[in-house]
Amino acid sequence: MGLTKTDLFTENQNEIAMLAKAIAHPARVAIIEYLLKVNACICNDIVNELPLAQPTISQHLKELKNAGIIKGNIEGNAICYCINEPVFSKIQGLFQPMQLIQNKCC
Amino acid sequence: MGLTKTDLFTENQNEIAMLAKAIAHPARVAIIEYLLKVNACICNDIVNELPLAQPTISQHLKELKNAGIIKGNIEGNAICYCINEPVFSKIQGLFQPMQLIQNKCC
DNA sequence: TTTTTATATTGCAATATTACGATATAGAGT
DNA sequence: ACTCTATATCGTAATATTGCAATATAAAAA
Repeated sequence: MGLTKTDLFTENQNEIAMLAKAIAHPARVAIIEYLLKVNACICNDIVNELPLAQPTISQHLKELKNAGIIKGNIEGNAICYCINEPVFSKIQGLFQPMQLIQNKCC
Repeated sequence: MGLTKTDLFTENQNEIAMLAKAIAHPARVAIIEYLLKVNACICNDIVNELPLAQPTISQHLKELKNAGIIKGNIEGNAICYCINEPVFSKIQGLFQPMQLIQNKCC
């Protein structure tokens, strides 16, 4: 198979999984960290920043964009990527509602 | 290929990606939520709780255990799974250090 | 000791992800 | 128009993930 049965889970569970998946690669973590650090929209400095080929980075950027974590604006012949604040905030608070009261064993 | 080049990234970036990957499936999100809800170690109630076959759930539990998010204690012929508090807390705070000061564009 | 219950492992098919060379596209500069 | 720069897409190979039937294991119950 290899096909996740999304219809068997709640919308919330699928959303958490989807956002986590977008972050589940060190290159994408690096891209997010870089965009946060430079605090501005960065075009293809990312290609020079990361030790991966340009098509690979373009692919990772696409996945982050699909997840809504970043957004990109066309700026001349370059593209200006930056963090999409609302979604990033949502990620930061993703596990806050989950509270472990107390473990009865282990 | 299909092989993530972990050696090209920092230990921290790889750890974030690894933890995110463990959460990047709705069934595993559901397992975590269930373990938090019942607030106790639950054995194979999870198999009855989730609409997936027993081997599939066993596999997901293994991945969560490998990531350190849950732990399991043998209790008779059953196994008692529960949230591994320190790692779960780490996940909750994973993105807190990342701060978006201000977007200069977009 | 046989059976039942709980869980793990194996093996396999379907699908997804990762990475990148080659190539396409499109605006900017000349 | 031509070239350069920035980015996306295509195609493809290698590998990983998902899901489950079949089977193994091991303690509990009968």
